[in-house]
Amino acid sequence: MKEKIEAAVRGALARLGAPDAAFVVEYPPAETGADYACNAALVAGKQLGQKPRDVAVAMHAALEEAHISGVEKIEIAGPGFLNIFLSSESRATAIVAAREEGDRWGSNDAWSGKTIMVEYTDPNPFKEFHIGHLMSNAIGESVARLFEHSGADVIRANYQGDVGPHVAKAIWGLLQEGLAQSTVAQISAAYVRGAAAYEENTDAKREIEEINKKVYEKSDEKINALYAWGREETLKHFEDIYALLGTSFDEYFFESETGPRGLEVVHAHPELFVESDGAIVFHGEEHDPKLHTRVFVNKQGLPTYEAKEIGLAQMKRERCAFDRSITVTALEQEAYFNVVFTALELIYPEWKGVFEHIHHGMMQLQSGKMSSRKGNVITGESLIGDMITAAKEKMGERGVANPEEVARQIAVAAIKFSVLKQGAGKNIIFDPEKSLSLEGESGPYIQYAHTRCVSVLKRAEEESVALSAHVRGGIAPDIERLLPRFPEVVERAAVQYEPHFVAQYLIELSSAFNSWYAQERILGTPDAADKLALVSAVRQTLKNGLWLLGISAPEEM
RNA sequence: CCUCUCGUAGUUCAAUGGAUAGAACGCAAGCUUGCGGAGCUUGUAAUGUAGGUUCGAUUCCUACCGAGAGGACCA
Repeated sequence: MKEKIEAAVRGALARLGAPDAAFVVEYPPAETGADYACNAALVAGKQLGQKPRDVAVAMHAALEEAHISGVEKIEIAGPGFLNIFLSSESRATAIVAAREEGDRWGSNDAWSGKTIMVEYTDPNPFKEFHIGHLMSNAIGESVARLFEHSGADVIRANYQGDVGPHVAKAIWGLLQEGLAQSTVAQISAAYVRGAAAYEENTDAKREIEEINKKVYEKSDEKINALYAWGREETLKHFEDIYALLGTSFDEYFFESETGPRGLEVVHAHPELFVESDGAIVFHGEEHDPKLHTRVFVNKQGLPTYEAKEIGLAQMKRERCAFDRSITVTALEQEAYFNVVFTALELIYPEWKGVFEHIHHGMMQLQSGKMSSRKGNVITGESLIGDMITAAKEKMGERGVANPEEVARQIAVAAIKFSVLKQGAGKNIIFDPEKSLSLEGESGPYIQYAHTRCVSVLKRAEEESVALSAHVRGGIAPDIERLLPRFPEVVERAAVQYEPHFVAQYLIELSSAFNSWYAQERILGTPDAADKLALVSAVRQTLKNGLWLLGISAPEEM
């Protein structure tokens, strides 16, 4: 529809003598009641040296004459906007489409034929799964689904740091305590102790560096055993969390594998990676003044995160065929990725543009920054646990069929939505108190609207009230205007890697539905069949939209 | 000191260079003879400062003020 209008506007502009005016077809303010708006007259007015309002009048006449099918009328508004109103029949096509296309409703072909690897979550064994990982998971999973709904084949990848100083610190802590078999919580506590000792105590620092080297070399049996056990234990724990969140990865990569690969590549390119103060570095600023020097191999000859990333890129390429690889991590790593990807493209010029990085903001507490040393880190599982408790309390004794499962779905919805409703890349101020609230602009609000739809439709079925097959529009204009936008919103979100466009849309749709629902009786009215068709379309749109956010749509809650 | 990101109601977020800057939370006042009140209706209140570009700036440019992140052996 949007394309059709754009084509007609282009035609009208050509006739008026401004064929290359850069206009847009957009959504007008809700109060106008229009479906689309176009600013062409304002843009062309400048080129033609005429008043925008006069150009609008001329365009209006030209467009009326062109007879765009599905358009009922066009109005001139404000400084010269053309407000375009669709006919009721045209709006109703979305109602039919939502029902016919079912779970495919809203899909598009923006990434058709492409294979995209999305790497996200990326927690580190021996450390806690904290809420930053929840952010990465929520965004990564949603982006992956947006790609899938846009025709791409998606490979979900997870890159876990199973070697490096953090592991050595945890093992040092475990050795101090003599803990051979401990819980996941004790392992991460051991990491915190090790991290503190590393800072404060030079002997401990030396010991930890020794352990780090031994882990890489696998030269000490006692450490090997402790390492193998701790690694497996934490990875198992992570799998439980992935299941809870609804993520299932296709490929796993580990730093213990990428490290050696990265070392090889770095050593094979002495023209890029040079010795400096005992380490091997890459002088980023020599290639771009915005970049800086980073260490790829440290004094001990061990690969750093940088060299590992090069190894990771190589392994991804070997294992999978893809057109694009997108890594979702925190904002603080942006400068690091810029340097590493520059080095990567110098080594493999043919990979230019293949590797991309999306950064999400930092999760901050109202009281300040979270830090494991300060002990004010909120772990992913404790947050999920608290949310589940809150959800159960809210559910009360409603007699929901599977309360445990539904409470989990509500909890995950609340957490993911709070991350996805705002633009990626912005920091999130996390208020533990407020986040437990399930009211207002939230995931559960949308789920609730969905359950209402399901509930009405169920009731209709019991009473044998059929849905209209041939839908008449004009029942609920506010809702009918929103429905046709869904595919366009999805495509925009998929192209820009911005799940929040979908989230904002769902809020708008749920809100329009709730308003209508509150003042309109559905069953037992003359046009119940048409209303039910509309409800069914809303239900499908909410369900698909929630799916795109990685959130499930329970039938009751 | 340098680089990047960001400053919108009391708070947390929206707004492809466009129309009267839109929500939620909070606060105030209402809504059950109805298919789910996790809801609905009404009210309250905002673009850091100073310039510039533009028919039009929250959006683009410059300076300043303020916040966050990064800047060599962590990830």
